[in-house]
Amino acid sequence: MSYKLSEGALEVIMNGGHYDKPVMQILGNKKIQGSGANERFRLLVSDGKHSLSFAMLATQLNDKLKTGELRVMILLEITILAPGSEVGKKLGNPQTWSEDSAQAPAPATMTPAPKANTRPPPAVKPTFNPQLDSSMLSSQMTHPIASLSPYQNKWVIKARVMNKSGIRTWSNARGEGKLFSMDLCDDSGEIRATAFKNECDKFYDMIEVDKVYYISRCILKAANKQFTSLKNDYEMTFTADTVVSECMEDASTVPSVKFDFVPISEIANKSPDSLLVRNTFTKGHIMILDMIGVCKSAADVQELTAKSTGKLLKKREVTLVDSSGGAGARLTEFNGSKSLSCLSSTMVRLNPDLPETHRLRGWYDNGGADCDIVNISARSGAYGGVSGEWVTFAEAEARQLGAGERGDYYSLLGALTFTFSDNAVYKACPQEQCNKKLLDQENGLYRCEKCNREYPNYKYRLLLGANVSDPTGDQRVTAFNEAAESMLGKTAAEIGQMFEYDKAAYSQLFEEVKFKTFVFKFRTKMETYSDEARLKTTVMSATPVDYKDANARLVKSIKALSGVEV
DNA sequence: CCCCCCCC
Repeated sequence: MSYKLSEGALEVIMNGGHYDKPVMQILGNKKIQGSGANERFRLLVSDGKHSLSFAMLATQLNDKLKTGELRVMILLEITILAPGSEVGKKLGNPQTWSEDSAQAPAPATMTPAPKANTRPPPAVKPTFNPQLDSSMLSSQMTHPIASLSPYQNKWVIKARVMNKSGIRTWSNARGEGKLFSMDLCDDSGEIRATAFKNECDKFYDMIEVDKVYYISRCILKAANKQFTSLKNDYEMTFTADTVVSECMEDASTVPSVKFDFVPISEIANKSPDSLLVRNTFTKGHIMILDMIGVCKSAADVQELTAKSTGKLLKKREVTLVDSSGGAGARLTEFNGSKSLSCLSSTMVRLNPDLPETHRLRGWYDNGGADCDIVNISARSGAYGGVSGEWVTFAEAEARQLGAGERGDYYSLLGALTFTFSDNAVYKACPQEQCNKKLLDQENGLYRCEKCNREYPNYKYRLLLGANVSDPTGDQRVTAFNEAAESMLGKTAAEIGQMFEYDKAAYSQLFEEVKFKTFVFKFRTKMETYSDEARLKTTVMSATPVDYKDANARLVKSIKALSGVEV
C-alpha cells in the first residue's frame, strides 16, 4: 500500500493559511509537560516535504490562539490512516520547516486535500518577521500570557506592568551582575519577567508601572515557586533579542492590577501560618496580602543590624488605620503582635485612584480619624508578648513557644494546682535595686555577695515554684516577687512574718491558693540543664479573672470555631 | 545569571 501525504501542507499552515484535512506522518512524540488534565504531547509531524516538531496536542490553547501568526500547530482532531508499524518508514524526505524554508507564498485558504502531485500554492506574506521591531507590533497579534511556555518562543504579549523592582546587584561564587524584575499581567494571567545586566540597563528606565507594553522574544523557564507568589508555572528572562514597545493605543482590554484588600480587622484573625507562600529564608511561614489604609502616624527611620547576616538595615514603622492597602505586604507575628512588612516585591501606592481609596478617605475624614482603634500590633504589658490573646498550654506547645533565642510571652487562663512552700520566701538585700538573697552571718548581720556589703536589715522577697494547669495541659512555673504576691494574695513582708512567727498559717496559705484561677502572663524559654533541654516558664503576672472579659473571649472563639453567630 | 525580605 502506498501512502499519500499532503505535501506542502505544513508550509501553508505555518504561514497562517488554511489546509483542510492534511494527511501527515507522525515521526515521533514527546511528552512535554504536566500530568492529568495538563498532560500535553508534542509531535514531530511530516507532510513528506517538511517536518515540524512544534505541533502540540492541546486543549486549553484552542480558543486562545486567535492570532494571525500561528507558529504552533495544534492538532484538534486526527484520524489515524495507518499505524507506524504498517507504514514502516519515513515517507518522502521532509526537511525541517522554518520560515526561511518557505520559498513560495501560499493562499490564505486552501480547501480540499491536494492531489499528490499538486505543488503547494504560494504562501501568504509571513506575518512574523525575523527582523521584528517594535513598530511592527500591534494588538492584532498578541498571545495570552497564560499560553506562554518554553516550547514556543515566537510570541508577542500585550501586558501591563503591575510591579517593578529596583535595580539589584549581586556578587557570588558564580559571578556578579545586576538585575531588575517586573510582574506583568493581561486578562489571561500574570508572569514575572527579569532583565539582567545589559537588559537591565537597556529597559529599566523605559519600564513604568501601570503602563502597557508589547513584549516579545524573551526566554521562558520554569518559575521557582519558592520565590514567587504569581500564578504562573513559568517566568521570563529578557535577552539581547527582547523587544519591548509601549502600547500607545487602547490598553483598556488589559486589566489593571487587581487588589484583594484584607481589612485590618481580618488581619487580626489571620495567622501567618495559614500560609500562601512558604518562606524558605526564615524557615517560617509567611502570608502575602494586599491592604489599604490611612497612614495615621510614622516613626523616624531606624537603623539596625540584622542578627543573622550582620547587614545594616533601615526600618520605618508606620501606623495604618481601618481597612487595608499596598500590595503584597508580609504578615508576621511577633509575640502575638501582628505587623505587615514590605518586601522588595511590595508596591506601595500613595492615594491610588480606586473606589476603596475614596471610601476609606470618606470614612477617615468623617470621624474615622478619631475612632477608637483596636491596635492589632499592640504587645501586652511591659514585657512585650501576646496582644491580649489567650493561648492554652497545648497551643503554646504547638506553636513551639520558647524555642526561639529570646523566649516568648503568652497569656493563659489557668489554675494553680500546686505551690511549693519550701524556700518560697527569702531574706533579700535591702538595697532598692538589689534583690540578692542574703547570707545570714549568724551575728545579726546579713551579707550581700552582689553588693559585697553586710547589712543589719533585710527585706522579704518571694520566689515561688508552682504548677499551673489548664484543660489542655500543665506547666511547672516560677514566680518572682510581685507575681508571687498576686498569686498568694499577700505581700512578701506578710508572708515573711508568717514564715517567721506562724508556720501553720504559712502552710495554710499555700493550701488555700490551690485551684485558684488566674490569667497568667508567662515568659517561656527553652534552657539546657546538664544536656537536658527544659522549658523554663516564668510568671510575669497573675491577675484575677475578669469573667465578663473571659466570657467575651469564649463567645468569640466559639464563633470562630463554629462560624455560628452566638 | 537573582532568590535578599532582616528588627523587636
